[in-house]
Amino acid sequence: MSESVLRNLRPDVNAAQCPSRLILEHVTSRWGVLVLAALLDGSYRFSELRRMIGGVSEKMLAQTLQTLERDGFVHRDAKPVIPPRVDYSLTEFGREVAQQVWELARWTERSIDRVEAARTAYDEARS
Amino acid sequence: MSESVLRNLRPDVNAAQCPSRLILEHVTSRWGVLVLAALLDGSYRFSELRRMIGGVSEKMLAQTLQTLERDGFVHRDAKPVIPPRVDYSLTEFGREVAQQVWELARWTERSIDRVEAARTAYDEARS
DNA sequence: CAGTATCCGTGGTGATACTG
DNA sequence: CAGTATCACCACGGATACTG
Repeated sequence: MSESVLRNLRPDVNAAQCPSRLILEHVTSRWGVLVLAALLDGSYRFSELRRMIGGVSEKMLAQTLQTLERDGFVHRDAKPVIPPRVDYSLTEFGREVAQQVWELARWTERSIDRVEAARTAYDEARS
Repeated sequence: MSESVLRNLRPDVNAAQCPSRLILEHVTSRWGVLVLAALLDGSYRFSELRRMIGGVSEKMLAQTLQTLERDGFVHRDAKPVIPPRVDYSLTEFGREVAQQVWELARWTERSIDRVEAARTAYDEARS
């Protein structure tokens, strides 16, 4: 690991000096992971995403989508029809992160048992 | 993407039913990423980590290390000497996540320019 | 339908002080 | 040195109501 990268990830410095940390927070955020994962499947409407993910408030879904769109990961296609129809999809760029995040998510999935065993051992060691 | 995994990642259900989401939050947490990254280099003492990472409060470093230790990612070696000496390192298991997280961090590093360009475009489009 | 606006509670976070 | 304990803050997230 290079020193410089760790330094660049340091959250103590302000946002302008720590851009990668911010991006990381966006894509690994509570709902960011789920939105990216969902969009790996294809294009979805706002309400579809809301149903797919489940548990997201409208506010947080909108906020998450906006952040990801602004970072260039998500493409927003608003059709000028009534009632409004908006489709979200991954940009090519976004697909790269989504896959990475997805790999990480799958790794954790596979590791649940090992982690839980570790936790049990840890907890028992101090009781 | 399988539906089941997305469901398993859903944060609306409680912790017991959504274990992978919790693990993900631990390793991608604000300081978790940095601790894992730092430990990819080798073994370090508490104060060394504190200096390396920079900006962490003692409390948060301790808390992060404990969480990662409990999950089985970090090994804590407390030597019974005075003054106390504690060394932290990655477990083999922890090295796996650390590398994944590290890859993601490096990806964001490489993508800073693209993201910032996207942001500029986004911001200009609505002003 | 696809959001925005607003209010409000909670817990994550940090500063400080203290201990073995 | 390597933490723990305590307190205080405020930003994040959720619920609700409203709009184009």
